[in-house]
Formats: sequence, C-alpha cells, structure tokens
Amino acid sequence: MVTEENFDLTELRKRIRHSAAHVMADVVTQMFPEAKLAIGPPTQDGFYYDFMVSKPFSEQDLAKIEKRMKKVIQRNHTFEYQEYDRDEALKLNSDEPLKLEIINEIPSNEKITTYKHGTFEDLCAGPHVKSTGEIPAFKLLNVAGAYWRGDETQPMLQRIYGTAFESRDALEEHLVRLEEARRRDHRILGKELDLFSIHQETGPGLIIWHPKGAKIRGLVEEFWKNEHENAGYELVYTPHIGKSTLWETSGHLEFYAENMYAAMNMDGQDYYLKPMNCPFHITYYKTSLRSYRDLPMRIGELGTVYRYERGGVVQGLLRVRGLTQDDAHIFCRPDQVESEINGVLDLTFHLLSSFGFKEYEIMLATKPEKSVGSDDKWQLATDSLRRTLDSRNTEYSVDEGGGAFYGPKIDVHIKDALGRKWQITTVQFDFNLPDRFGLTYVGEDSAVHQPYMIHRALLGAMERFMGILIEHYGGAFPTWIAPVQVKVIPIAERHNSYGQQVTSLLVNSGIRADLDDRNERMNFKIRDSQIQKVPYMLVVGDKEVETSTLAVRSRSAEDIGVLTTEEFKSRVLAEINSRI
RNA sequence: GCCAACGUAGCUCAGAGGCAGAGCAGCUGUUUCGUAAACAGCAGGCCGUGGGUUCGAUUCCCACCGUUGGCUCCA
Repeated sequence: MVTEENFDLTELRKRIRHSAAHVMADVVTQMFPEAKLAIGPPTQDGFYYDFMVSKPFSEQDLAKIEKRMKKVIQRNHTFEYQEYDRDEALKLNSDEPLKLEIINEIPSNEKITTYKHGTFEDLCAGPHVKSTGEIPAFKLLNVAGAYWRGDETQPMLQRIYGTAFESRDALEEHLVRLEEARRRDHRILGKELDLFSIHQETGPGLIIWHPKGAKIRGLVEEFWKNEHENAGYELVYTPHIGKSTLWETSGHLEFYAENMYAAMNMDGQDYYLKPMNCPFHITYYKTSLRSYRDLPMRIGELGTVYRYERGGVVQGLLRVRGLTQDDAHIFCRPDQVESEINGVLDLTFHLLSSFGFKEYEIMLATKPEKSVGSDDKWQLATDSLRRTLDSRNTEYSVDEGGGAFYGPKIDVHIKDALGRKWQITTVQFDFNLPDRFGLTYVGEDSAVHQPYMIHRALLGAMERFMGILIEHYGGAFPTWIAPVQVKVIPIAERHNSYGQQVTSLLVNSGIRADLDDRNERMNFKIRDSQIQKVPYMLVVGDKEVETSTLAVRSRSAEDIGVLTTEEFKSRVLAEINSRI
C-alpha cells in the first residue's frame, strides 16, 4: 500500500489503475510483439488499454496476460519518470504509429514525458504509483473492439478492460457490485417477473408488455397523468403516422431522416411513422387563433414514437425503436418563461422523488456553434434557464455549446439505488419549430407575436424509465405500483374458501390481491411469492379461519404477525396512498 | 454500422460428424401440509434462417437474422 503520501482515495485508485494499464501493455507487447500501442487511461471503475493487433484477443489470452502481469507486479519494478524533447520522443516511438500521432498533437510548449518500469517505457503524463508492487489487486474483465479515438472512420483497435483497487477486499467488493448489477438486470428480471418480452419475430427494439409489466406501466402513467393535470397540463392524443408534408415543414425529413422509418405510400401520398410528437402538438396549437390570455398552454401526451436505432445499440428497454415519450410542449410568452421552467422543474422533482430518486445532477447546455434563432432569443432563454436554476439554489454544471441547434436546454440525471447515473429529464427551448410552423399569438398590444416553445420529457420514455425502475427497485416494486400487492396463501384446501373471502374483501377495497389456491404446499407458495417479490403474503390456516385473522408476512421476510383483515386492509391502503 | 462471443424444449443450460439430453416450468394423478422447492408418471425439439462440404451436418465452412459485451473517458 502507498503510505508516504496521503493520497485521496480516488487519486490513489487512478494511479493504481493507470499503472496496471502500463503493466498490461508491457505484458501484451511481450506476448504479441506486433501489437501497436494506442492509449491506456484509468476510468471511473477501472482501466483499459487499446492495442492495434491483426488478430483479436481471446478469453484465453486474457487469462495468460493476467498471469504474466502478476509476475511483473511481483518483481516490483520502479516507475521512472523521464522528460524528452520532441525529436527524442519521436525517435523513441518510431515503431509506434499511434503514439507518433499523439506526440505530434502535443502543443510545443508542453513537456513530453514517459514512465518506465522494467524494460517497458510508455509515453505518459502520469502520475503513477511508485513501483509495480504497489498494485495490490487487479482483474482483467473483457475484450472489446473500440475505434481509434472513438471515431468510426478510424481503424478498429482491440481494447482490454480491467479494474484495480487498493486492496483485495475493495476489488472483491467491486466484483460483488458488478454481480449485483447483473442480478438486477431488467432483462433478466423482466423474464423472471413476467413483465415484458422482445422477439426476433416481432422485431428488435419493440416491446411486448405482459399483463404484470403493463400493470406497472399503467400505474406509472396514471400517476403521471394525474400529476400533470394537477400542474395545469392539458392532455391530448395524436396519430402515430403523418403525411410527408408535415415532416417537411417540421424539418424532420431534412435533419432526422436517418432515424425515421421509410415512407408508406398510400393514395399517392407518403406517410411516415412519427419520430416525435411536436408537429402534432403544434398543429393542435394552430387550430385556433391564440391570444396572450391563452398562454401558457401546456400540451401533454404519452406519445408513442418510432425511431430507427442502429442494430448494435438497441438494448433491452433502455434503447428501443418504439418508445413512449412523456412528452409535453409549453407555448408561452417571453415573460412567462421563468415561471414555466420553474413549474417544469417542480414537477420533475416531484415525479422523480415519488419513485425514490432523490439525487440529481443538473446540466445547463448553451448555444452550440451551429444554431438557429436570433442571439437575443438565445440570450433571453439561456438567462432565464440560468436565473431559474440560481433562484432554486440547486447545483448545476454548464455545458458550454452543448445545447441543441434549436435552443438551450436543461438535462437532469438521476442516481439509482446502485449509484448509477441515468440521463432522463430534458427541458429544451425550441426556436426552430415556431418559426417553421409560423406560430403566433395576439398580444396585449393587438400585434402578432411568436410564442416561445418549450419541449420537455420528464421521465424520458416509458420503456426506458421502466427499465431503470426495474433495476432501481431490483424488481421489488413499492406496494403502490406492485402488480400484485397481496398474495393470499391457504395452507390446505379446506382453507380456500376463507382465503377467497379475504381476497374478495381486499380486491373490493381496491387492493391488488390474488388467491393462490393451487394444489401445492404452503412453503412452495411462499417461495413462489417471494421470487415474484409480492409485497405481502397472507397465510391462512385453521387458526386464522377460527379467529377470522391473517398471518401476515412481508417479502422482506419480516413476520408482521397476526392481524384482522380490517387491520391489514387499512395498513396496506395507507401504504399505497403514501406511495411507499 | 464496426469488433468479439453466443443462438439446442416455455426458462436455465449440458452435449457431440452417425437415434437429441438434464433441471425447472407445463399436463395427469397421489398428497392436505404452518412461513423459501412434497412424490410419481406423461408430454415437450426444423439444435436461429439459408446455402455449402460430407455417404451422413444440430455439430465443420460461408452468408444472413438475432442476442450479449464494447466502440466519450485523449499520452
């Protein structure tokens, strides 16, 4: 362990990982002399090194590399720092075309430095641990193709991922966390809990919601609708396809065509599946002459859109081709922008915290180089976003130039139960569409003005949000959205009718209760309900029938004890109402 | 799209150039049971799709489709 200097843990890990990457590159170049080096940085959870090789590495190669790395670590070579002038550096790396490329991009006023351990010297800004012996625990994880500089026009390199920690225990803990993440994978839980499926026959990225998954989604949507109506939104339904002229006006055919499904031609007219809802909401706006008194108008819809995503990126519920956005468009006057943004943020945090997401990361993205809309519009919009965020005393970071070409935006990332970050909420100004569609309202001055348009999705897309929710809760949904809230478990057949009475009573009070009257032992039924992560199990046998009670068990394996049906009912209803 | 691995029963997975296998789930019985799997029997298959090699291919080769892990982290 490094002790002389009091490194902060993240810094220490960075050094360990970066050093492990060097050791790996050392071993790889020994084993595969023709391998050319690219880069090998530490990452958030580990490290990688990219190599240019003619033949990809195999799993067996990884095991061998790992073995030899251990030997290098044992030999405890010192990491030696070295400075070079440009010519020396070029000469030193004459055999490494990718390194040469990097050296040539280093500004002339910067030093060119290397780190050397044993016979392996690598162009590197450092820093490293003192010697290879100070890499206490590491593991190689997987191989993957990666483009040189992440650019698909560049050659594909082979990347080896690994991770390293300051102690065996910390490494072990990390591997357990990876395993936990795998166990919570929404695709696995989706199957186990019978929530949804995806089929080769129906098409990749297209979800079939099974009754239980549909139940959860329906409850989330119902909650979403209620909260939106409470927040002054009006909800609409719009079609799934639209004529080509609509998408010409909106600019989608010009700018978004590669994500759109091909046209369907009927009656000599081209129709397209909608990739976005905005043109329809705008069309609604235009159905009437709008006065300044009508604004703000908040038009919302759980709108299902279809987008072509490249084969390699489609994944479970997280990246799909048919998705339902929790979409809304706000049309407002310039003087209303701030309060509207505030309202959107209030609603966002209310919704997200209802699902147990309490940690947020907020990004304000400003005007990019290529953009539409006048400078003063950008100014006003960006300022109002900034002012709104400032006035809320929320922390946020600014992504300069990261806005959409049609307006600035605020993005919200959430942290789930495993501490993983997900980008979900987006609030975007749009200077483009009001122009293209010629949106207007009549002002107090009886002159015609153009409204501001804000596009926002709070949960993002229902499919993706459900995927995140499944992993966040690990499939153990809180009672208010659990597809089955209560399982009634009679011990023997003679208890079925009492079980049925209890079930009906609960169902009649709006509780999703189910009777398990299968010809199975109680233990089997309990196990089944545990696996299905049903919040409550009610065991009924001779004692309960006799005293008109229930033996209540929760899925967290707590024995809650014996309650009357009424007691249990009010307890569960209270829990449902408080959404816990 | 690109790199790699994978695709066998509803699910999880084993197998091998020569008759296709297990566990769970399903069905039929038996059992009536007190907090995480009762017992027995039965049924279940175009071995992803198409082509090639071979006397013979689910197995070997090629293509396609699909799934999984990657493709921002700048020496």
